[in-house]
Amino acid sequence: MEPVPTEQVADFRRFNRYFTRRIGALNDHYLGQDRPLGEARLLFEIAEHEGPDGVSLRELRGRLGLDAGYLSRMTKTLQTQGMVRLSVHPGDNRLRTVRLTPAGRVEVAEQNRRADSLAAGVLEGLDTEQRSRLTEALATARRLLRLAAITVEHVDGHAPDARACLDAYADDLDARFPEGFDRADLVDPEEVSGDAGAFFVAYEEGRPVGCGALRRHAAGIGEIRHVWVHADARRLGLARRVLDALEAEALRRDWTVVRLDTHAALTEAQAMYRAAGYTEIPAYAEHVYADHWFEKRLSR
Amino acid sequence: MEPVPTEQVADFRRFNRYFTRRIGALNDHYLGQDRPLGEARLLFEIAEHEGPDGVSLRELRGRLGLDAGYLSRMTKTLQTQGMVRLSVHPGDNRLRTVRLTPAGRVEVAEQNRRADSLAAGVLEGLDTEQRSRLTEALATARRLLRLAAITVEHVDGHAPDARACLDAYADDLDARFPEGFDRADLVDPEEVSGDAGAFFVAYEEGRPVGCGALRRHAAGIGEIRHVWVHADARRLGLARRVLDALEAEALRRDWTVVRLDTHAALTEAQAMYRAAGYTEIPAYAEHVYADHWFEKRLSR
DNA sequence: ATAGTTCTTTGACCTTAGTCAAAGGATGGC
DNA sequence: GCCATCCTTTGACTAAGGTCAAAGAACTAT
Repeated sequence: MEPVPTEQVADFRRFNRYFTRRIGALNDHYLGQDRPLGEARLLFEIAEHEGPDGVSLRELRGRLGLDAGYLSRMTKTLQTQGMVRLSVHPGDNRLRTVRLTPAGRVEVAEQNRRADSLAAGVLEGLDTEQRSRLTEALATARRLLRLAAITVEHVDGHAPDARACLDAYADDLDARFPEGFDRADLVDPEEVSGDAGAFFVAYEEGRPVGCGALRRHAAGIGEIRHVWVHADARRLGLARRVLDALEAEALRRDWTVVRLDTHAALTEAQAMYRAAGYTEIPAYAEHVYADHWFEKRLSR
Repeated sequence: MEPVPTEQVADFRRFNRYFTRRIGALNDHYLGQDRPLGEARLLFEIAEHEGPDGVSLRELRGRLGLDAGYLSRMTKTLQTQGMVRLSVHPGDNRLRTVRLTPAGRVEVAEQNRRADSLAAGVLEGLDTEQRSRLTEALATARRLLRLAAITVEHVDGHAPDARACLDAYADDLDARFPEGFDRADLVDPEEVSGDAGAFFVAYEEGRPVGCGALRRHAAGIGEIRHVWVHADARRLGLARRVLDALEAEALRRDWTVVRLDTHAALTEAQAMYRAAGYTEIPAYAEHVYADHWFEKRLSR
């Protein structure tokens, strides 16, 4: 991997410093007005992640990276203040789940209102056009920072994460294809494990957010299948990253050509393949969901 | 002032949250590895701001917003660790100045190295083109955030900040004009105070970073002079903001036309005036440094 | 059924961060 | 020379943030 130019590192650090000093400090200050920062953050995290059954202490502990004892005490003080209610987890009596009380919800709403007005206070200094340029620049930056944090990893075709991605992929296709999608069309774990092929999962902060499969098609030819990106992670350029990983893997195996097919409904995917250097070819196989076939010759 | 759309507020907060969680946390973590965060920040601030005589505790106290006692104790621990040396301020025996020892410099360099490699680690996830898009987006965002934080304030023509700006302005022009610049050409404080005119200073975090003057030229006509922006605050769109303030002030006085002249060397200024709706007119007065004359009709 | 693991609670403890007030030396204005 | 002010140091104190280990209840694998 080529080293990052020091100029870009310096620019990035310059922004980090400016932003954390201006906005980070401001954030902590508003959060810490009524209660300790830790408690405020905890309350906020509960509000953010509670489901119908609340949220388990275990999950909170993982998300916030807190000590079990510390968390236990903090939730207790929130409980005595009437902000949250603790109960045992329905499925597992070792776990406790915590959920907001109406009073807690009021407090979180108040916190949000304050954070909104602080953010608005910052933006007020700009006119409409400048504000939309800022919004756009921040959106671009966030997309790229997210992409930078995503890793694409080689996993076994049987891995639970791999199957979970394929499940989500099948659900997506079932919703998009007019004729629906039959899970029987998914690759078998064996086809994408060991010598037969490979499976890649993209992780963002530990969560699988995309995948792609490669399987042997003929001598020196690989087939790419099931390139998928979670709805929350689209428009980041992640599919391209997955594709790169698949192509690199094909080359590693001396498969110098890769092929793939795609459904007529997936127009963005087709555009992406073309942009990635794939050219359309005649059908190389019968396949129920295939309308277009592509091929790319790989080189090191 | 029109309210900020809630969508933009939400976008802004989304970025804030993502960024502080990803980068802010990372920052604090690396800083706090060898020593308490407060001490690390102090050491960093000393390194950043020490001049040939070091930096006074008073200045550090102001910059970091620390309690005097707290700061005193922290510098003492840094001293016993051999990171800094304390001495009395040469000009004022009440003040102490602190400066880094060679060991302190080594530690700061080490901190910087770590911060650099963390930043590089983030950027490594992107290719060259994506990195430069990120750098550009962050630069844009920083410029706009800085602009949003700058306020343009009406001050008396005699105010020290006003005169300080004009001094800096004169130095700039002296360097830029082939023929140099004579301070006698600056407006007198009386010309830009009270009924005769007005003076505006732009402040960024309490520091004057720009100015502009308005003085009565003829009945219903104002003249704008000395629009200046500090070198550190250029390319933010600040001159335009100063100009807006001056025009609003002219309108408040029912001066419906404003004029100004400018030197041939100041090409960016001329472009800015044209973009702001000024049109070039014949010379309206003899003036030693003037090569171009502009006018704008104001309306509410 | 048992052994090992997971999760939470509790007690004990520590560092960091920060505040407040008193005191003393130094300075500036008059 | 005097007084108010400025700056730093010191002592006393507090809250927040966090760690560690023991213990007990509940679950899982075998």
